[in-house]
Amino acid sequence: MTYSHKKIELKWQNHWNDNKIFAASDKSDKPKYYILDMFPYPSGSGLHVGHPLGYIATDIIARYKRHEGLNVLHPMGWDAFGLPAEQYAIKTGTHPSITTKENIENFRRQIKMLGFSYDWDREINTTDPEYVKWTQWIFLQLYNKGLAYESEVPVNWCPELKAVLANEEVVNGKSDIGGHPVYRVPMRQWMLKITKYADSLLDGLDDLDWPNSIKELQRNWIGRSEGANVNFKLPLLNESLTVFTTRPDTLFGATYMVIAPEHPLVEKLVSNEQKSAVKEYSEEASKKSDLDRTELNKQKTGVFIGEYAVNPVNNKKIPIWISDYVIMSYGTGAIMAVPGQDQRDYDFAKKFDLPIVRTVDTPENFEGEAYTGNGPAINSGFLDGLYIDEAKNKIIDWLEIEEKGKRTVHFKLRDWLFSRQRYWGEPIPIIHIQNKIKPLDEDELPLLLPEVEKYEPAGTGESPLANIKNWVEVNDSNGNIIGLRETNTMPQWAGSCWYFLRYIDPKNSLKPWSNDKEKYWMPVDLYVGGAEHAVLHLLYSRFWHHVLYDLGHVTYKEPFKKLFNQGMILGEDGTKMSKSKGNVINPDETVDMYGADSMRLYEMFMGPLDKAKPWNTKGLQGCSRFINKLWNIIIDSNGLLSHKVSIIEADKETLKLLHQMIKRVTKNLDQLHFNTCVSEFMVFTNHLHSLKHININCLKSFIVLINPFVPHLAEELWNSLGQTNELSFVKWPIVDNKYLISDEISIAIQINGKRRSEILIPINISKEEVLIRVKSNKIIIPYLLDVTIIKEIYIEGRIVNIVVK
RNA sequence: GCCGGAGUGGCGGAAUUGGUAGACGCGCGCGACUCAAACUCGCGUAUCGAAAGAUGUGGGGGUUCGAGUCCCCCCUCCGGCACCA
Repeated sequence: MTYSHKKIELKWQNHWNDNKIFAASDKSDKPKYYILDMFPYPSGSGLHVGHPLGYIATDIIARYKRHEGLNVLHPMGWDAFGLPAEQYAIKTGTHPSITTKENIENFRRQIKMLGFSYDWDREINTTDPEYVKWTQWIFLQLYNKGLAYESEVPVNWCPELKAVLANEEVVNGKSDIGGHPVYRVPMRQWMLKITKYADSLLDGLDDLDWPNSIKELQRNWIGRSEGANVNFKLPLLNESLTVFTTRPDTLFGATYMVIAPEHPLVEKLVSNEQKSAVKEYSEEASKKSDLDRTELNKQKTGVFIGEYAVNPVNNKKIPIWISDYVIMSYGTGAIMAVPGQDQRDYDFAKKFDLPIVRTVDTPENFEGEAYTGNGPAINSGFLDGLYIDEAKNKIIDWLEIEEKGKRTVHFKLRDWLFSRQRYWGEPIPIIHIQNKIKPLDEDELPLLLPEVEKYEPAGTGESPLANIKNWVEVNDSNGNIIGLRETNTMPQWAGSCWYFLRYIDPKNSLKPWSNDKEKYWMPVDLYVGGAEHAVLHLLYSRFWHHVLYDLGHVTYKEPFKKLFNQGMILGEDGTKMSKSKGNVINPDETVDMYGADSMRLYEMFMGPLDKAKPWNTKGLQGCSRFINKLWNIIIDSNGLLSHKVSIIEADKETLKLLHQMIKRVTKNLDQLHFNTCVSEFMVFTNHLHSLKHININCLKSFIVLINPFVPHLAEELWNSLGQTNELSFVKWPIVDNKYLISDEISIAIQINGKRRSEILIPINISKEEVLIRVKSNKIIIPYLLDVTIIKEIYIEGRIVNIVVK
């Protein structure tokens, strides 16, 4: 009888659902296993087949861990604040909460149809008032610890989106979403002091079981660099110009200085003759978007400001220039230029004919311009002869003694711009009372969004909330206005910064989570999601978690012990799936036609989880064939258990293959190598197909092995065998090595490393005996005539290599 | 430019971590079933060659009895960062 995926899949999904098979117990003697998916933003277009790839993988591991006897927490929820719902609201007037609700329902339906073993009682939604309450509560913890502050900062203003974007949301001077131009405009914003945690975030990476690439990405993003701040006296002003340098050893070669056009000292230092030139240049620079600044990086530009600074090591007066190759937001916004040792400075010096002094001796054959390699110091007074590291230490010591500078560490990481001028986000729980800031009390939370008529932000860049007078104005009991609410909302990252903590105690109305439960479930044992969140979500949530750790709200510093990034599923044409290309594969159709199990199996079979790979419907059909084949081996044409299945003992070969499969599948699952597990199932199924009798115990073990991958099929087969115990908790089969050993083994014979033949030998015979057999092998004999044997190598059970001359 | 990763049949990909390269699936070819097709089943399928054999894991060198795997140089592709001082 053909396998009816529709009927069978629905049947078992109902069984799991109705009996709450996958509810995680907060009180259990079993060891815990917390396996987490990056929860989705429920978009209007629903899932395509690439989205659930990671969910399939985690579901397989979740089910596998249950078979291994662990108490598994495997939750799902919705990251439901976000721009698309708001854009839609602007266009149609539909409240984002309505769109969001519809989208969530569609996503939930799609995810459920794949038969995942989530504990749906723990489902969360970041827009839920109960959830918003605790997101705001965490914000207040940050605020009270001095990690949230207001600042007038040049922000990335995108007129098209009418929103201010975080640096991370701007790519090459354009908005990450939509690709619209972005400009620098000063605006009052809320910032989070993530820079205070730079070292903590950097150090925490070391012990994490994360892909190396992601750790490196985060390290680069944090961008720690060691060096010194050096003070250059300004004769004009009786103050100093401080620069940050990682090469204080080259100080004798600093022949000029460059400061950012926005640097506050520009105005004080500029000479009368240069005033107009400097002003013109500064204005040009401020108009440039980040895109322009990077595009123009080929030619150096700049203007002399007409004033000098004094090099602290030799008291020489050196000119100060402004140039946009120095940016205000890194270091001190000023550099000492060492053209002999820095290519950028070299280019600038050449262009404007400034002096170049080498301070590191170049190798004999050196032909380049600036020399950045190591070598003994020259032209550097008391540093001469020292190599870079020694020279650095010596000069820093000298600077510190002379009080002309000090050892300093700088980070690329900047504070996190945390406010958005948007409606559909968590309101920031702050009241402004006459230039003072008053955070809400905990019992005033959640501060919910008011109803608005227009979702369009005010043209000034203020959030639409600014127009809702009776929400913005906070009155006392007499109706007097005592303050104004903050109208900025939080960015979408806020909700995802801590959702994994809420899953462990999703219904707690007194606290965001109970400490006992947090201690039991955290940290997340395995976190699977796309690599696109490498620096944003993963850095932000680590930051919040570090803060919560310092405040004593969580037990472990790092939230995600092991991280894995699934790759992308490309369209059949090998390019990224997109509506515009028309190569999107819809999971609804796929599941309807082939069933959830086929789709699960195929996505795992396609290739390594972390690689990008193209979809191929033929490949999916192959997996569907496999499921039918296995079904037809076990179930006869009347829909009954095949007469082949019996208690007749399995032959040696079958037992060997079975245990080999158990061994390999277990190992491969531990390494998240799902594709090779599927191969193993196919090999074993091909073997079953050739058998006259199938031992029921072997079959039972096999069904447990395939259950994580194709749970509906497995449940139905399990049921067909007359099993009444809950398959999901049946013990994972154990390898018995005695079945893996056969009496005979095939080994290869090489002559001079070239494979010439192979022979079957009894296991455990000596090297001498093997060689006797090898040398009497018909194919080998001719190779040994008229030659001298130099060496005979025997690797037990693998290979014989005879080296001849 | 810098950081990270990858290059294996017609395609997706395996390879016990230095030991028989190409498992498994797709595709393709031949055959069986069928009036026919689909499904299903059987056999075959790295390349060249009639065969013996030779060649073969991006290219070039090296270490080794033996290299897809280790070392050096180079090329290509993907991801990230990019005047970060």
